[in-house]
Amino acid sequence: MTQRTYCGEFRADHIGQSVRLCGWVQTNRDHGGVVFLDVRDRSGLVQVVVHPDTPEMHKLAHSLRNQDVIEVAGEVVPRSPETVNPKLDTGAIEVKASVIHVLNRSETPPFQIEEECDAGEQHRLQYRYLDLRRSNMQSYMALRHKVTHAARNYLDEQGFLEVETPILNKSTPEGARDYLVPSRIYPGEFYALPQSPQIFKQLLMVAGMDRYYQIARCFRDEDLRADRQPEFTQVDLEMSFVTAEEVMAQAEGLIAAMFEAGLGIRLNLPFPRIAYHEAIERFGLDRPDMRFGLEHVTITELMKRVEFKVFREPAEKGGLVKVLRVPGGAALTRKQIDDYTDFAAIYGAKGLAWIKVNDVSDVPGGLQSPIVKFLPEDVLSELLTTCDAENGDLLFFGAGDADTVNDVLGHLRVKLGHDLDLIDGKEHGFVWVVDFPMFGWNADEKRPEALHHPFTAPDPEGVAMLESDPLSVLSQAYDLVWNGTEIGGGSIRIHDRETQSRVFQALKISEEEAEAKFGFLLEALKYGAPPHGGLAFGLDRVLALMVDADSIRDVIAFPKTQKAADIMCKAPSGVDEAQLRELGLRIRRTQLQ
RNA sequence: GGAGCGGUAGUUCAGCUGGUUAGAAUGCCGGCCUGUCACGCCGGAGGUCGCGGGUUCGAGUCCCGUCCGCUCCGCCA
Repeated sequence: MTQRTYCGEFRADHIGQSVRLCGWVQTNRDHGGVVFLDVRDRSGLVQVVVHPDTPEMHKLAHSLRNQDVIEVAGEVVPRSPETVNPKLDTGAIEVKASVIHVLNRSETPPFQIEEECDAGEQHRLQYRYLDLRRSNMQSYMALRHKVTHAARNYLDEQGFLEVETPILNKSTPEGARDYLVPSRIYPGEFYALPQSPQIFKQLLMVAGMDRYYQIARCFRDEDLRADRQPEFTQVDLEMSFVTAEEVMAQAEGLIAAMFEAGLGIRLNLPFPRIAYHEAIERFGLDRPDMRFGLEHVTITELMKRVEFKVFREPAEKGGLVKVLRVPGGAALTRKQIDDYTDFAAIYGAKGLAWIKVNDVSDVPGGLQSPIVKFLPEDVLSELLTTCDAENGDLLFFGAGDADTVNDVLGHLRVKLGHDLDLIDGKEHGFVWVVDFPMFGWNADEKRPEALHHPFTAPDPEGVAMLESDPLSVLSQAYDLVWNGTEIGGGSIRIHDRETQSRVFQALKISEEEAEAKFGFLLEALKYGAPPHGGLAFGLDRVLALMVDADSIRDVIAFPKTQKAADIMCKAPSGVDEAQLRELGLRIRRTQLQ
């Protein structure tokens, strides 16, 4: 029998060959006896023409329906140019069928299986196997394969070993909520699914593996977002005897290899670096989108001179006052400004003060704003100079505690960047954010908490202040940000027991608690742990951004819904009483209301 | 835990301020057509308006509750 040929592989030099192809019927046009079938397999679409050689064959061809599975043997023929529609991917070649076998009939699919998806998310997920049959989903899965394959190749060439780490782990209720798995052999005890292979990859460094990587599945039982699934995949790596610079360089090579394979793009290396405090000051967020300006201007000092309480109080009481200058923003309508005010409220802003700059040379007459009357002329003039205001600009103000102001104006900046179309789609805004603080302040529990994780090494220059002023200590952590999205992060780790103890102390984690949670890691650090560090990329996010998908669901074969359910399999689900008994578990029905 | 949007034919949606028999497109079924490709033409079937309650002479439409999907805040070391 003729060798099987894939639909998308047909080329002009196949003309005259006999072929066999298998695929799904996409459309069936019976044009008065000649039946035209569009047949699709994973590689593409081809038109099969069935001439009415025998009544039986015509009847069979005529009966074929959407998504029936067929095998066709026939001859590749050219199509007359005037019948070729260049907009369709059925191409200039068709197969003249001599034999058709029906391998399987299909019921009418619940939605159209086409490149452009008109089905709702719910139906796509319920019939995911049909959704995945669509050509763009096929291409997403192919991209995922290509990119992970490139990552493996690159890391293999660089001398990394892929080592698998356990899925059933010890629960460490630090960080995200764990997914728990009850133990049958130890009733009442639980395993936890890994939030990341963090501790194991550090142990692999202690074990002398030197260079480790893993395409690792991670699990976090937290609420979902478009870019957050309960299980997701990291490209995870760790290296011994390295500096942060060396890890970042290796990560850049990896990302470049993934981009070359996935998109055919050569990235310019190295990526720029920005310090965390600078990112916050200029952009308000620790994941700045560097593709456009709209930078923040801090005016805290200036606002100490005004009576206007809304600005003066934060300025004097340790808060922050910032302004975001929007070129041409004076053209915004009152309605649009109100919408931005609502947007700001999402992030905790109590209001959004603004000034329209109609004429910079006329202060205050050339300024249009509800707050101008509260600000003295000299302050207004200095304000306009400080932020380089020009005619037609709009100034948005944020005043309050620093975190809220940065968050509000940070997100507002990103939204304005999109709304005003300031982003050049061709540019790739990669940037490393470095010099993170070791700790943030947990106001609820009144203690410092790790900004990255508690194994992150402090910057050598600040290590002496771990006890005296922990919040001022910087860490050796680094995040890679692409177009305003964090796609990866890592750090140099602590490799000596003493520093680790001091960090735990700073975090107010007691010796006993540390011992109970991470005792095995602390123990391992005693036995000649090499200096080491690493990083992990969020593979799903990288892929989603590569294909400009709205959600990482599109690059995951079988994702969960926002309520962490699989509506196809109907998971999660109840289990037999017998299963529960075996595990020593009883469900408290009163808790399920 | 909170905010918002959505749920009407197999599917994607329309249905204004409550008012007679709930529409369109597409898909599906039947017929016609010898080169179609968003084929075309003719005909047909197809709806517990997510679910429960309330207001009303009357509810797809208003109110309350609830379930499901999506987006966001909190959360995600």
